[in-house]
Amino acid sequence: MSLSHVLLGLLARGPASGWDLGSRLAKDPALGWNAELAQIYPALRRLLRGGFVALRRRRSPKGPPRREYRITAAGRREFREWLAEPLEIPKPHAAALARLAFLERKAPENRLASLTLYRTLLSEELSRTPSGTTAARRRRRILLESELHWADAEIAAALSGRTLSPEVR
Amino acid sequence: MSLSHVLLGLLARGPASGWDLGSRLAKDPALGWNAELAQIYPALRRLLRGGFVALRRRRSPKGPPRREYRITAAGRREFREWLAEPLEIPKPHAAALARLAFLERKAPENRLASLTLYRTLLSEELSRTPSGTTAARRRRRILLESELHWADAEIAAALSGRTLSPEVR
DNA sequence: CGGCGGTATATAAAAGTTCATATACTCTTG
DNA sequence: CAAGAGTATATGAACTTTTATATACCGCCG
Repeated sequence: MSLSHVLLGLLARGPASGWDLGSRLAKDPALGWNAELAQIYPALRRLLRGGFVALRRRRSPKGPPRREYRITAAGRREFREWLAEPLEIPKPHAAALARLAFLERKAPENRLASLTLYRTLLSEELSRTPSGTTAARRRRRILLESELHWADAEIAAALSGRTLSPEVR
Repeated sequence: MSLSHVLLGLLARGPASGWDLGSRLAKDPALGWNAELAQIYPALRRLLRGGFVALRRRRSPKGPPRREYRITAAGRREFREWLAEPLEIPKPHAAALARLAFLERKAPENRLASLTLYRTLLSEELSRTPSGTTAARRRRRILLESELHWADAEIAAALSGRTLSPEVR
């Protein structure tokens, strides 16, 4: 499972609580993995049982006591092994892409509306994405920029088709 | 669940067996969803129980009798409703991206090797991806091209760092 | 004619994910 | 001081996905 390994990778930077890890995953899409807290807590337990992390309880300035996890030597080893596995082109698994695949099934005006909304989301996401200091962040930014160009091109095409048709009629 | 809806979308183009649907999903990454047969068969059963598809058994020229599914009126309705839901920026969920996020954790020579392998995969995938006739296919191609550029830039950076260091030493 | 590869379906078990819900503490604001 | 927002942990139930395994038919090659 990748979630555990991503958690180990983050913990290798320093101790953190489940909450911290959840916020980091949510905040940084360049990490390539998203997970809910309800998934992270059991994952940390498994890592603890496996001896890949160690637990220390600490009082929190806010909220209930924090459970801070630190990576162990075994954890680092496990992470390094996972990291060494070869990269593969990801197979897509996203509702938005599936909907996009059936864009042409929509009436032209809905198609345009969907594209316009998606374009807005892309540009918001892009403005939330600072120019990267790591390869993964640079990758994320470049891809968002390209996708924005693509959306603009599709919108332009949809619009020209639309302004054309009244004349054709 | 999106898998069912993608299956409905494909069935809207004409009747198909589970096997057919599986091959199409595997062949066309622009569909935005990947699934194993072991997932598709139960999904088709659920759709059948829900009355979203109808089943007809037919002899196959090869292998056991085919179970061909056709979409029903209820299925089309369900698909259209799903399609109308707003698009969202996908949250990444891919082992390769997670590994990429920790690229800088690798020794420079491993980093270069990973990038080079990934670059090869990208270029193979790109050559397998024909210029698209649909928005989703065009998107897929554009993104692969951009990612290839990114990989080249990262490789160049890694190389220059590498050729520099012997001189620095 | 025996085995291999491709077509085709299927299921069980295990693992992972999502959704809803619950608890509890602290600080700020009205 | 009550209510709400943010921090923080946790779990059960339902559902989905992955992995492994099994079956069966056909044509082709050696």
